[in-house]
Amino acid sequence: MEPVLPSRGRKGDAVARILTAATAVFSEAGFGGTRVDEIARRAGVNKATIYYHIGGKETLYGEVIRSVIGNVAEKILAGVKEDQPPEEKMKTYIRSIIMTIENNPRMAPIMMRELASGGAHFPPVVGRDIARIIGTLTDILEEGVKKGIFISTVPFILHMMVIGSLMFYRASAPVRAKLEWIPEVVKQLSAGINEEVAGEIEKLILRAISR
Amino acid sequence: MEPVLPSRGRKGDAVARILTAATAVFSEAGFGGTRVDEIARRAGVNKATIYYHIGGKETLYGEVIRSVIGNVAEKILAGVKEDQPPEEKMKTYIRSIIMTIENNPRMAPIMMRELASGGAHFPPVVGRDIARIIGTLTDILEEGVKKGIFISTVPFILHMMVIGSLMFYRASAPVRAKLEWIPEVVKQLSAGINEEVAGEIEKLILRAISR
DNA sequence: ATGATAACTAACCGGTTAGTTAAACCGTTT
DNA sequence: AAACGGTTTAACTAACCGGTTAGTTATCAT
Repeated sequence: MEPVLPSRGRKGDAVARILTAATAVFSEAGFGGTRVDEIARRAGVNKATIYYHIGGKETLYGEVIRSVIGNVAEKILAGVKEDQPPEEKMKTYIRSIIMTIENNPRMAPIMMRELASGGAHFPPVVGRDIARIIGTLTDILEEGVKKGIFISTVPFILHMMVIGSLMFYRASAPVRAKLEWIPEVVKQLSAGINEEVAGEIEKLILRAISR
Repeated sequence: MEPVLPSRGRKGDAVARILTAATAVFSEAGFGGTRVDEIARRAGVNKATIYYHIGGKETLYGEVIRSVIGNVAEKILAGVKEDQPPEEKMKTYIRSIIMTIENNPRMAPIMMRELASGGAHFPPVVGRDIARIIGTLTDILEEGVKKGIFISTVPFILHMMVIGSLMFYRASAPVRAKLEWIPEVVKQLSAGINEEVAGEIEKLILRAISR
């Protein structure tokens, strides 16, 4: 019994286009502000096609959440090699989070809104991901403490510090660009997390925990 | 949905009740997810009363934003006295932000959602507030650098670090409590920013910038 | 070709929601 | 006590929006 070929799609995969459009609209307007018709319009697809392939608005949102903040632990922890010194592991952890956020510009707004609503739509995998990341961070810190190069601190607070700094920096870009009265120096900061910003945050975090 | 008693005391506080209810609903559900009828129900007021006193949903939201994140600079910078050493000023700045967030539990979700949507509803005063805060922070840092106790860094990034850490910590409380798989140690952290957490963040930030 | 099936669409449906209206309410003034 | 005006309300409406349906088109196996 060979698997059924799903490649029956004619003009490009509708499901992929729907998910892309949905990710964009949800990240811009939030769940409540999103209109299914708008997603259909941007995907170039009839609204009924969304219901045919995926399901209702809620299901669609769940899929978007899963694709955007599901299985992030894998990506973030992939680079942390066992034979590195803790300081290097720490740098890798920070840089991996930066890469994840930069490769996924839709992630910051979605994550922030989800957090604001108490993670009402977080799939189970998110909990496990957080657990894995905190676990690894705890190991790195412990190893550093044992080797006398890190101070002892609360891993979760440090994690919130890294994630929070980066997401707030990233998400504040449109505000920085738009608002009057903002100092010129601030306006000139890059929208994305470029090497200068990344290096600065990495430096500050490492200084915070280094002996 | 339990019925809300009319609480027909004095009529003057209708506006206050409306604003309180609106702040709650907007912070829980976001702009798109908020129903004006729900605000009216919680305020114990007929919907038309909202339109009579304040105006439409958009105007009401604007008022909420203004009351929640308008004129925060005053509160945050009030304690920073000119005759303190820069390290003390820095501590005051951090503690003031913590107090502001803790005294307004609705602030974190609203702020995060606003940031997620590019600050579409930020009133002009927010820009000026940010400018004032960044300005003062820049002064504190410069003074510290001059006295040889702080390293040179980008004030805005540091500000994002403080705000981001605190807001993420605060906003993640419901998620921490709810999700499975989250380490027990993390679950036991207090929902609010208590003295232990505040002290830890203050310590980390000061370590990050101290020579 | 032909029938079966998957993919897609235009048009529609009914509950919901922001916003309106006209009348009622009530303390104050005359 | 009647007129008055700011305030509140029940009832209403028009538009919106998530979801459905009936029907069409494309693809494939035989």
